[in-house]
Amino acid sequence: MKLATWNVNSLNVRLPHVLDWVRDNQPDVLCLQETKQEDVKFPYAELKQAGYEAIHSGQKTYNGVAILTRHALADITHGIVGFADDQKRVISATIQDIRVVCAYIPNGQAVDSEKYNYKMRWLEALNCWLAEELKKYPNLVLLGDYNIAPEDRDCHDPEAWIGQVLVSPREREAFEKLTKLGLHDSFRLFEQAEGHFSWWDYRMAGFRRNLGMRIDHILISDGLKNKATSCVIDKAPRKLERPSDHAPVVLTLAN
DNA sequence: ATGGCTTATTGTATAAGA
Repeated sequence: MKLATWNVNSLNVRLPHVLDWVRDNQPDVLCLQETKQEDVKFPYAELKQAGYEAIHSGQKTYNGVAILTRHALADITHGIVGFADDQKRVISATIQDIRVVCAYIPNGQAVDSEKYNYKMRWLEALNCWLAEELKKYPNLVLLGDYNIAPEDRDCHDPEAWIGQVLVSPREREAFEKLTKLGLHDSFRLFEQAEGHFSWWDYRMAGFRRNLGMRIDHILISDGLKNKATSCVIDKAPRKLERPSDHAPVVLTLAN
């Protein structure tokens, strides 16, 4: 079972990259963030042609999340239960025996800004909701753009980033609180070195110079931890013409 | 040097992302 997450920064622009990537990688599940389109514009037909069923929760211009899968989808839910939110940032479904939660966590813009406060409230609501979900679904995976680099080794220049969003202590505490629910950062079950990133700024030749951050993650519950055989970041799509600024993260589970 | 790039908007400059 191969599950992946990818912030595509506009599915309208990136659909050709997504179609090429699923053809070449054949994931069982692919979660997308920042589709930036309304549901009526979502390319269900093109994805079906490629062998993927899809569910989408989108809006114009901002946000938007989708789950693509080669298998059947059941028990679809939108958003965080119990948290009123106009922004389309969460979609979930059960695929085979796994509860898949696709999330686009707010960026936060600047520490202590209104958007940062929204991010912190949002993370608290996510935590409370997932604590309940884990009781119902012991096999749960939370994939998405977390907009948090959990540790200094996930940031290309920790000194320069002190005091900024993505690395602030409160954000990192919120991430750690998710892990304390029994959700494990699958990438760190394997790779321990610094310098592995999932996002690089379009500016300053960020990708070429590897000035990145590891902010896209796949957290897996205790029930799935022992089944994980690999988790890697696929930098190949970031090298394409007109790429997303994020790269896909790919988890493989033993059957 | 707080910019640099990319996306969307009934645009022609602005907001947002990270």
